[in-house]
Amino acid sequence: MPAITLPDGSVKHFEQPVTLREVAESIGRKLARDAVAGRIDGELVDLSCTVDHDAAVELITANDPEGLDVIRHSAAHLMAQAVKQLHPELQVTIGPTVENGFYYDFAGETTLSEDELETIEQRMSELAEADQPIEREVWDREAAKRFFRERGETYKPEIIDELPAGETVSVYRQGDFVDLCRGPHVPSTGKLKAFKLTKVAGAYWRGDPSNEQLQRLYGTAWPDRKQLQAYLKRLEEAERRDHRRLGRNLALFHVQEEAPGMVFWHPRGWRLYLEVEGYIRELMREHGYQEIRTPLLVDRSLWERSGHWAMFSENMFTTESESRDYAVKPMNCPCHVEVFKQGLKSYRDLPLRLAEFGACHRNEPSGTLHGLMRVRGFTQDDAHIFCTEEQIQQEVGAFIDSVYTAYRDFGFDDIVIALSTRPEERVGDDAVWDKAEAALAQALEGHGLAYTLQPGEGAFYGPKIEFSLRDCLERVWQLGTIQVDFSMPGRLGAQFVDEDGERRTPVMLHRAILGSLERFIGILIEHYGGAMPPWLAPVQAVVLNITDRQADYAREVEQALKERGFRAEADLRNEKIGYKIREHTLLKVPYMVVIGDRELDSGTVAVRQRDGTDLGSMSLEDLATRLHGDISRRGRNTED
RNA sequence: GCCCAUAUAGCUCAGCAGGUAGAGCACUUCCUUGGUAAGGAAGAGGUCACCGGUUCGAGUCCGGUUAUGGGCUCCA
Repeated sequence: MPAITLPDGSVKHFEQPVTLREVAESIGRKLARDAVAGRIDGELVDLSCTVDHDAAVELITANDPEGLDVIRHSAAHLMAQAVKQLHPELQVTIGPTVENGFYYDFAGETTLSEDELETIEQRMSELAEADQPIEREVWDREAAKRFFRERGETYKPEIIDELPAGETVSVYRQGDFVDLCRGPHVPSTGKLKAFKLTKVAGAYWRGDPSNEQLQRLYGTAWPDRKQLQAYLKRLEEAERRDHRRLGRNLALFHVQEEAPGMVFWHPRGWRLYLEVEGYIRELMREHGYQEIRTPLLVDRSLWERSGHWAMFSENMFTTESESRDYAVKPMNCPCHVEVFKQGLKSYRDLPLRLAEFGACHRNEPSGTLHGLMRVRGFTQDDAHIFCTEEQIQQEVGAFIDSVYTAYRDFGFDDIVIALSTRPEERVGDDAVWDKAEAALAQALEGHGLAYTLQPGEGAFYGPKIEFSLRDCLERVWQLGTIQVDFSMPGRLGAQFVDEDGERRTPVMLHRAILGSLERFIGILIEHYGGAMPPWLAPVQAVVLNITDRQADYAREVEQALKERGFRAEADLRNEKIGYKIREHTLLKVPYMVVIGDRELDSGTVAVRQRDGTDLGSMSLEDLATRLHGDISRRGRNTED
């Protein structure tokens, strides 16, 4: 006689044990139709699950986050069923859900190509159309292993073997397809109405490159067609904003075969780069950093002393001269320690903040390169703070301020923070770790910032905070970081003299706000879809004459804007005004300044924005005031 | 680095059952001097990524290399 408590607090009494489906039906027809799974006392289960005791019950539809997950998981099974029907020789392995969709990994000789996705999808649609029931069965472990082995499946028994001893072995059956799975799943394949297969990829069994390579099919699934379409639209939007495409179309940069993973910046792109760098340079100066410059090429011995050679030499570019081995620097910290070591330092010198736009090279695996986002040659907005343990918290606090200032100025308001604490393998006493972790946490809390804790994710040399931001497409990018380092100053022999005249080793804080300038600019380009706010736009205003008669005046206007410090150009070509406007609109120039006879006669300018807004005629001074306003606002929407 | 795919004019792409390459835009020249997203005409432009093989003949088929794309792994 179960009494069932629903999320709204109401209680329903039943004469006998009931399934969740029956509970749903007792509430309403629509819920009975939309429910895909449920919870009994918090545990996620199938709709077919029976309640025989007093319990809290919750019904889940595809529009709940958990329900969407169930849909995607079931879609993965549906795909596996379709693939097994088309290719019985392939073995199934695992098929979980991922952000926005799902995948399933298959093992076997037959190669699945992109062309086949449509066929598989078609088969999935037929199976969904057939509305086969999906039924859960609990099996004996050995029987389950035998069953899969007899079907020629070797991966499933392996998974069963690794299930904890107490764990029940459940399988889900839909028509001819039986898969080992914890569930829950939708009650029948007809619940799957909106899915699409998106790509084929390689993957390793258990993600380990020493294991066999599997074929992975990715798909996406949604509660209804409309949401699927919206998702596909988002993908298109992301493609439209792709920084590689925009980089070419807006003449910002290029990459070519002879320098894989390294960027050729064009005049317009370099203008943008210099603005970003200049902004950070000024911010660092305001925060008491001193900028330095250290060698790109450093003798191997320094990397051996710093420990990088032992750990990361595979990723370092090397060269040789006069019987000496050199490495192109993959990071700046050892060089900064060497600068610190020059001249005896006093506690009065601390904290000492050394900053560098450090040009680094790392020989990343070829398969990982991606436009500006993942490169081999990049520039870090790097700095190292040499300080005492007592100074950590204050320095971290000041750094947090600079991070927020910078991200907001660049137009990002949604910032995500993670604190990573001591890993298993580490250097330094626990007491020191206690102090450092507490300093980081208190700095964050002192700023009233929420953060997620990542226990064990810190570096071996110290805990760290990572700052990520969410762009206009909701994608998260990890950018800034501040890491405490108990190891390197000591390794490289950095010291200072304390109040008692004793030599002590300073703590070093590694920190970057943007990380890699290249990558950050890639993110900026995508965030703004190439339409950079005026303070960053390579060209802020372009002066367009209507006929040759106004050419001289147009040049004067261009010159006047330049003299006021704006990045202006004149386009005096013998083309119609509509044509010029189209071109510069596509180049995303913020302001188009049109000069015709009217403007020439009245000494004004006609201003149009790249979004098509016609601001009408105004004086040059009004235009300058407007530009100044835009530029001082940077990427912020409101004054704050 | 691994798996799958791709590589044709500056860009976007077509070409195909193997017979020596095509469009639009961009570019150059000429005409046009035209008020807010493409005026007209003519012209130039390609060792079809690179190396090798099959073939009488390869952009087209096969193998390799490099790069790129999507994933995987990695990311001090």
